[in-house]
Amino acid sequence: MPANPSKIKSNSKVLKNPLKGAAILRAAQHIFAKKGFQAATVSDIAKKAKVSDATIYEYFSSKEELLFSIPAETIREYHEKNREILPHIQGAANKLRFLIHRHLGLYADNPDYATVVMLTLKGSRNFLKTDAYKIVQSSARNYIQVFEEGIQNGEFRSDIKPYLVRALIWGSIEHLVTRKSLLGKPADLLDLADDIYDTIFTGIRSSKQDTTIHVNVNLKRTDA
Amino acid sequence: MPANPSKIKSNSKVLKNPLKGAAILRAAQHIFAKKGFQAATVSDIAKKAKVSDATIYEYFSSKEELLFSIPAETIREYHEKNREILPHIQGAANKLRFLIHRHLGLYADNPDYATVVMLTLKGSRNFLKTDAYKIVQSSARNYIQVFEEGIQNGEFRSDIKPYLVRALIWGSIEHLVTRKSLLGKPADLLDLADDIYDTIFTGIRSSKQDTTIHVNVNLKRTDA
Amino acid sequence: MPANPSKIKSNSKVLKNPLKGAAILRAAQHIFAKKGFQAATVSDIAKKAKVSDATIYEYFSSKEELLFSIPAETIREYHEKNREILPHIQGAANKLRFLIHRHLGLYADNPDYATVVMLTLKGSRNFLKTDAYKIVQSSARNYIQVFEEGIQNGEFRSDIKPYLVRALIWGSIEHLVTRKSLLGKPADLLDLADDIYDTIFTGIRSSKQDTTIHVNVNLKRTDA
Amino acid sequence: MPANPSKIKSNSKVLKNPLKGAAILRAAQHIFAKKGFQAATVSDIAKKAKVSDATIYEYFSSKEELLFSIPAETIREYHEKNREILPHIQGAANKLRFLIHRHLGLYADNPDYATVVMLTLKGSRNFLKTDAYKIVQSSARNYIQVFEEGIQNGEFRSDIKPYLVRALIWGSIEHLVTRKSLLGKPADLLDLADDIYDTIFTGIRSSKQDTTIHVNVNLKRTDA
DNA sequence: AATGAATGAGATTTCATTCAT
DNA sequence: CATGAATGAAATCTCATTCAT
Repeated sequence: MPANPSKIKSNSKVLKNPLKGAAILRAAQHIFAKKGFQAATVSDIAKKAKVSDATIYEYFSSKEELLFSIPAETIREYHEKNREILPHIQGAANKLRFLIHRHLGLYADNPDYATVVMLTLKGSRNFLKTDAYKIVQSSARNYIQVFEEGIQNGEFRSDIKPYLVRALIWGSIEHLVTRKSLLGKPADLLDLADDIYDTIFTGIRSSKQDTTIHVNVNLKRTDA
Repeated sequence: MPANPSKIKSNSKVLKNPLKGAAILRAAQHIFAKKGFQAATVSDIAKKAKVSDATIYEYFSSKEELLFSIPAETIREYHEKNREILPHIQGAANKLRFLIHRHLGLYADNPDYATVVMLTLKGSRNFLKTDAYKIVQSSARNYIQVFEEGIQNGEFRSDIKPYLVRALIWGSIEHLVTRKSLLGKPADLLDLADDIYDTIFTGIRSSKQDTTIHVNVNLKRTDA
Repeated sequence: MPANPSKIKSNSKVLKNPLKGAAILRAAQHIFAKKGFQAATVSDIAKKAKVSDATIYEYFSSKEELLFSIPAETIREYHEKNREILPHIQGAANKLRFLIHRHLGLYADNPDYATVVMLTLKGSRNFLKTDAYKIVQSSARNYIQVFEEGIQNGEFRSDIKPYLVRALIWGSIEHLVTRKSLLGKPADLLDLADDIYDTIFTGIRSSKQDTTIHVNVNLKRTDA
Repeated sequence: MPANPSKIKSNSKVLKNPLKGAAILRAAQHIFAKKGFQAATVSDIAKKAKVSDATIYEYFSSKEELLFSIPAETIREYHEKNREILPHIQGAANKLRFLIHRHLGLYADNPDYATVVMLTLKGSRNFLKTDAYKIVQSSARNYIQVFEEGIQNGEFRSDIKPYLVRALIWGSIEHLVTRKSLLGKPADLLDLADDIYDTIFTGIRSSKQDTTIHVNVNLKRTDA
């Protein structure tokens, strides 16, 4: 994948040496995570990527574009994989659990990425104009679709507010990831995925199902 | 109230003209909200506050200290009022509703403040070293206390995870406020307070209020 | 004596409180010696003198005038005492010894003063326009007069070059005082006065006088 | 020769374009001589050197480093040439005359250099930490060695104090060069070299060279 | 394609100095 | 007389960015 899918003044000569482009992005992610956008210098990144400053401008038209290019690839892969797998998961509740795991896992697995996104990109107005942000939005729609599916098939209560519930999930994930970036706690982010799911699910499941399931489960257990 | 309660290298000559200090802070809040920290210049702020650039440095030792001084007063007042009122509210659920309203209201009522906090301060590592941040932490403890109260008096389920639930609330509020700052939507943030409360409450209230369903759950336990 | 006899834009309201003026000067001398002119701030001096910044400007019209006022009093006293005593000293050689002792003693006794003069004033073009500098020049003439007296009365060789010899003395004294200011060595500057005198005297005394000493030496040698 | 041999935080990227580095140094020497260190601005120097302000910082890490880099090259060449020639000069007296000529000549030939050294560098404490200053110290040792040689081979009296005599020479040279820088007099500095030498030599030469006269004198005195 | 070298463009910050009280 | 408060006026230095090679 090309290094630079960003919107803002994209380089015409996009392809070049994709490996070098990726190396620069990796270096940038690391440096931005460590120092923040302003404190990081293009030279820092160039040194880390073992290229010259000028070379960075062969691949990215500006320092900001370099920043905005960081999530592009990651987000795209993330989103595609979600799109691919979701249809194979049965039930809205299971889909929701999957989404939460994936969402939190994305950050848990890429701490530098998480730090850049939470501490730098989230505060950037220009990022909203980015292609990467469009994918973020698509991704957000997945949640809504799952909620709608759950409501329709009776897994979720009909009176839940999808946008609100998504805000709860999304917000709590970002809250926790931000804490992790800033304070280093908790040690294992991914552990929280089930807690989030459970708490949310308790709040949104429809009463009927709730009962049934539990009854079933209890019975099974009792049998065993 | 003094202009500068911040930690990092506070000016000894704090008081001077508190009104001018406050005017500078107000101007800074406005400018930072509009342009962000980096793009805002000290001159911008000085012009808006109708003082000279140098005067700003009589009140705040650096541009960053000026930034960190913005939440100090607001947060302190907010926290004190919470502390004052909370004891007079009956029941954990009512207290929680109050906290959420206050929390979201803080941002809804001060859009510039909200923007500075969400887009700039949240991403700043140095802000964590600030006195203002200490108050934020105190404030966060209020939530936990309310959850514990609710668990003890049976209003909330005993298996809820206070830190997680707080993350859901806190995270969703910040998520929504950030959206408002960046996208301008929704028109009225405060409307969401009850939605958040209701959704959360549904998820955490104790079964008694829920009767039927939870009976089953209790049975599970009894079986085991 | 008033605090400010300097040329450059002297304050009309000279007298005021001479004690405070002197305190300011003393503080300035100390601070300038410690930090140098540029690094020293008017605030530093004000703090040390226990007055406000503004008060300093009641006594001295500028930071530079304050600097130039430092030597004024000291030099004047020094010069007057020289003028007073010199006539009572017999012989040019004795007078010369006296001048050298006084000259070196001036700095040895006032290390801060020495430091300010050697490290700061000597490099200042504007100092040359100062009244204090005029006294320095007068003082320099003393040397010339002594040499002339010595030449005339046969104590010194008639082919010595007064200006050159003065340069040797003056230069060596300043060289040594500067070293003391910068490197702290030697421990006791005043010890060197006789060495300077002896060495110079050996070079400039007239042959007649020269003899005595050498007789002794020769004899000793012969004996040995 | 590289532009930057100074100690204090030397630029790693030293070489670049040595000619440009030298041009900057030349410009700096000129401007510093004309205006003094503080009054001279980096822009002044950049303009004179026909480079941008920023380019100066590519070659020198700070304005002060630029100042301290001025003597480096000059001093090094001066010292090396001395070291090279001294061994080929017969006798301590001749060597001393050579050193004095060279020493005074160094300043006489480079008026800007002289002014910078005398008015600015001599008062700078930080200059003492410089590599260039180390060479100055080496150079100072040459004098001592010459005196020791002269004492040993009988050219100079055995009771002279090398460090004192050096102070006389060094001090008088700097005194005279400083006067030249500040007052413009005398027209030709180098003329004074022989005067200094003669006067010093008269004071330090051994009596043997003086013999005859002294013998006569001795006899007279003995008679008396 | 890669880069060494050069620079344009400012912004923060510092202080000496002023002046009304 | 003393000073608290305010500010005008710069200057250093930093970097992102460009461009010729």
